[in-house]
Amino acid sequence: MMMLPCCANSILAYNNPVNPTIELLQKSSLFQPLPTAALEELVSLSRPRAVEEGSFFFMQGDEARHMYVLTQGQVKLTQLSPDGHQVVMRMLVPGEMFAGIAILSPKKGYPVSAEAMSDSSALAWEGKDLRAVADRYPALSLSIMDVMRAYIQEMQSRYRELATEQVDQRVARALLRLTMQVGQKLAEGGIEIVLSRQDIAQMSGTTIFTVSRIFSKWEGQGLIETGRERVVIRRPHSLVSIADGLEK
Amino acid sequence: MMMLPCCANSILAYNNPVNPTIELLQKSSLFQPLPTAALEELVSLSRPRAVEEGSFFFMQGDEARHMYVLTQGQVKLTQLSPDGHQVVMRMLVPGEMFAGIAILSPKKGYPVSAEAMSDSSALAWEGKDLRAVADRYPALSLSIMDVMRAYIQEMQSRYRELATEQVDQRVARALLRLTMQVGQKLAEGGIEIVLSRQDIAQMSGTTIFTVSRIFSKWEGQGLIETGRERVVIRRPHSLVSIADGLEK
DNA sequence: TTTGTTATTTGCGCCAGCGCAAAGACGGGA
DNA sequence: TCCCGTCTTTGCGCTGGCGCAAATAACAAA
Repeated sequence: MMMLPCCANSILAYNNPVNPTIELLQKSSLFQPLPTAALEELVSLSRPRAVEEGSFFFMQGDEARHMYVLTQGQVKLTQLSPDGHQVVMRMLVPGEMFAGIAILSPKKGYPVSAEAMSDSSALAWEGKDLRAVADRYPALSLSIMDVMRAYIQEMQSRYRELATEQVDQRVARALLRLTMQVGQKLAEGGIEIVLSRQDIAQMSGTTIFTVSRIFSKWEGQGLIETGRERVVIRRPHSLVSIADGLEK
Repeated sequence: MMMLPCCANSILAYNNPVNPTIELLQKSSLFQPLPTAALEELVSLSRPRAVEEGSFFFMQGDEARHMYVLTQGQVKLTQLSPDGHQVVMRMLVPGEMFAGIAILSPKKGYPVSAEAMSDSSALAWEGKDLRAVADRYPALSLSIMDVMRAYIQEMQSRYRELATEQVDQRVARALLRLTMQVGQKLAEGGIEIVLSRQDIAQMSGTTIFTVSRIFSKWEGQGLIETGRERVVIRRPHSLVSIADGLEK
């Protein structure tokens, strides 16, 4: 009890390297509605974890012991089917929560793997600590539920799109989502997305070949520029109208 | 404050028609971990709502004011895209929660519509009442999160399947899921599912025509029997091996 | 610079599954 | 019992997009 505020305060007072973390958490929509006391307690209960590019925070099937909030880098959540097919469920950027499932019983394994796309850091919490905080600050549960809600809605939309739309539309949508999530504004204009064709295919339910062909077409039309593991969106507006099925 | 236990007790004491409802809630995995006091309070805060076949508990886009637990009948959650394509997200049977999103701000609309497939009844709660109970009984939040978790996992799997598997597999999986969810054991053996080809197509990301062709094939092999808005599963085991891609 | 590795493109062939249309089956209501 | 609307089946033609294979490009390490 005594340790927690003390530790959190010292972090605030001495402005040590963990301090930016608190700011990040405060900005993160996940913790935004929480009172400062709860936030400090959460920070004190967290353990930082660094994972280098290509390694995993956890693998699909592992016991779901920890919840994370990404503080640095970029993470990809993927699911692998028994027959070896992989799909990308989500890309994460700093401030986002993942593995929220860990607040529940760890009996269930993680349903996805979390791979670092670049050297990444995250804060990790144990399920029991989260439950303890949530007991006293119901807003924490509500926040986590809101993250889950948003994710459910995204998955429902993606499911519907996959079920009813053409490949061009789905690829356009994937690019637009990625623009929001992991897009980098370039000085010379345009938005850069650093991902392989493979990843984009696995996000839109198609193959690397089809993505490549579509990109070639769009590049010819000046819609995008392409490079190795890289796309630059030049005319997002045109992508929107493709996504909406207005043109092709 | 006084009203609540009183009202709940009277329900228990007089054994009026609402009583079986409490039993249903207790059995429902949603409320199972809650203390009896919380359960009674929840019952007292709930309002029953009946919806006849073909009508809707709510439509996609409506303000998400209520959470429901189905007490009778069968409900279909669907999502409609701007261009008029519909997909079926889920079938619900008594004891299941839906629209859990309502515990959060009602600003967001429901992302799906909830249509009664047969005359149905449900208990409804207002978001603010749920939040009030959840403040005092954190287990309620955890329960709702667990329902959301299960749903997320189902959607992730279905997404992966849709992205990577053949139509036969997906239809087999849809039938197996439906067997669990809404299947009725028949006296003469077999499990009956009462749904149109259309519904099954919209659950497996294909067309009514393809479902019809697949059903004809399987009926020829003695796997299933078909009828108007009806399928009887004769050899679930064979469906499993089709779903797993072992045979076709 | 060279060499090896990995990512990407593109031609080519093919087929799973879509979509239409017409016919047939079923069931409810009068 | 008949009629009508809805659901289902099936033949037919077609094409979107898959999958292979080979060529090419981009990067990394030595």
